[in-house]
Amino acid sequence: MTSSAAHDVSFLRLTSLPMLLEREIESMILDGRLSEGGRINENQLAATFGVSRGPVREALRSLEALGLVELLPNRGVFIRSLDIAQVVEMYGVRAALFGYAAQLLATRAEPDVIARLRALLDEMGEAAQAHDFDRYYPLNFAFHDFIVERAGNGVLTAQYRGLVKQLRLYRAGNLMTGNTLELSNEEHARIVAAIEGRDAASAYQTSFDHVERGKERLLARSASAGRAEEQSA
Amino acid sequence: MTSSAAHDVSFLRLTSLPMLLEREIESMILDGRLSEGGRINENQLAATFGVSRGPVREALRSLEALGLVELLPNRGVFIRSLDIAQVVEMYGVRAALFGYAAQLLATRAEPDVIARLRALLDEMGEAAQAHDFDRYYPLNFAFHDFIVERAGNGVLTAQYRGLVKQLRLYRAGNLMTGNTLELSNEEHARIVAAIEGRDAASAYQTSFDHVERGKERLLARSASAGRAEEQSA
DNA sequence: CAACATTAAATTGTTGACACTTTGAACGAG
DNA sequence: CTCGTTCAAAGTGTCAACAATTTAATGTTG
Repeated sequence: MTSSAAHDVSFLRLTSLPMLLEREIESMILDGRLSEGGRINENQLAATFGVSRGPVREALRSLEALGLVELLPNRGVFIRSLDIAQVVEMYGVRAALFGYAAQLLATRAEPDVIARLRALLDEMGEAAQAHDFDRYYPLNFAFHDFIVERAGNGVLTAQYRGLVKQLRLYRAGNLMTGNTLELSNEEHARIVAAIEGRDAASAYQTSFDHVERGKERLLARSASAGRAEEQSA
Repeated sequence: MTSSAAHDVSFLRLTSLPMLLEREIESMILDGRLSEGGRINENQLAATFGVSRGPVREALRSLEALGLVELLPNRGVFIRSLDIAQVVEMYGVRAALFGYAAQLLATRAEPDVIARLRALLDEMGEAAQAHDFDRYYPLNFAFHDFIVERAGNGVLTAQYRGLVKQLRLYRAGNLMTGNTLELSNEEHARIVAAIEGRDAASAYQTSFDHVERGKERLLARSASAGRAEEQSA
């Protein structure tokens, strides 16, 4: 064998067919490329990838544990569909995790972190003023993810991202209307201020509240949508 | 579409061979019945259960996603081994989740919940005074799990329990020494008081701190153990 | 005898076949 | 026409065999 010594590098295969399939199927689900009624057909899936069903089934088991699909014995695999109650619960947990991330970050708050947060804040501000949701959305995502990532807790990052991933299953439009963008970014500003001020308690609270308010907005929209549905029925 | 109706009976098979194997292998891992160097042999496992390797592999994929085993392509499956740094991260996330649970519970705080918490508190008090760790431990577990369960957020409960399950991989003795039990139970008392007083903020803080203090104790023990190891080397 | 190449054994990876269950369409009785 | 039964088609569940890779054991050379 070739080099090793210092850092036993592991040129070893880093991926495998089931892992590859898992990633691919996951993106098919999240991109909505697969939701023909929510059912996933093993044969068909295996055929499109040109592999046998074994590795596909293994990938689906992983996706089940990640909360992206549901496995009903003898019935098949279904893309998990979230009802509003579950989404609300997820938002709560996400609020707690995000709050904790901000709290941790506040105890460090290195200059480059602050700078990056301020930059994102400014960009979001511009997008918000322009009511440009398509520009705001990825910045908003980056802002949250950056705080979590830089909190420096890998377990936290994994849990948070897993939750956000599951949340993507809930397609009801994340559309914020009009000045909601500006309100949202004001909350961001408070978060950054708390982190910059090394105020851990405030960082937690403002961040927690920020996600909770997102939940409220979602609930409000869901309620009115529910009423509309009832009327049309 | 997913069910609704009053009770969509589902006499449908609720379990499957891979799910069964998953549960069984999981308990084998957590009970330490399987750790011959951390390696898991598919053939051997399949033979002991009298099944083929297919279902076993599927079960192992699930366990990987749950964070109980590691899958190295072409190398095999290994029982996940946690280093102290990972455990510390997990404690942090657990603190955040547990704090959130207490916070939620404080906003409800129904009489039967308070009664149950007080009962557990008393029992733990007795066990603590008697320095009876074997009696204290399951009560302590029940106390925490009860708070999480009754917080009424299923996603939170699942995440919390998943984390606690992973934490069991870290065998370094959860032995609390001497009066640590009494100190721990004083913290429990503060938590119950906050919940009973419907003080959500205090419930969060006391609960978060309680788990964090557990982390500190762990770290302290780990540090001294590290020194001992160094000396003996 | 230490380090390297070679080869055999063990283990994982993938497949195609077959058994079992569910689904739904055709059929027949009331 | 509705309800229940029967039967074929489709899909999932499991297996055993084979391919590919890793691991170890053996032999070889400087």
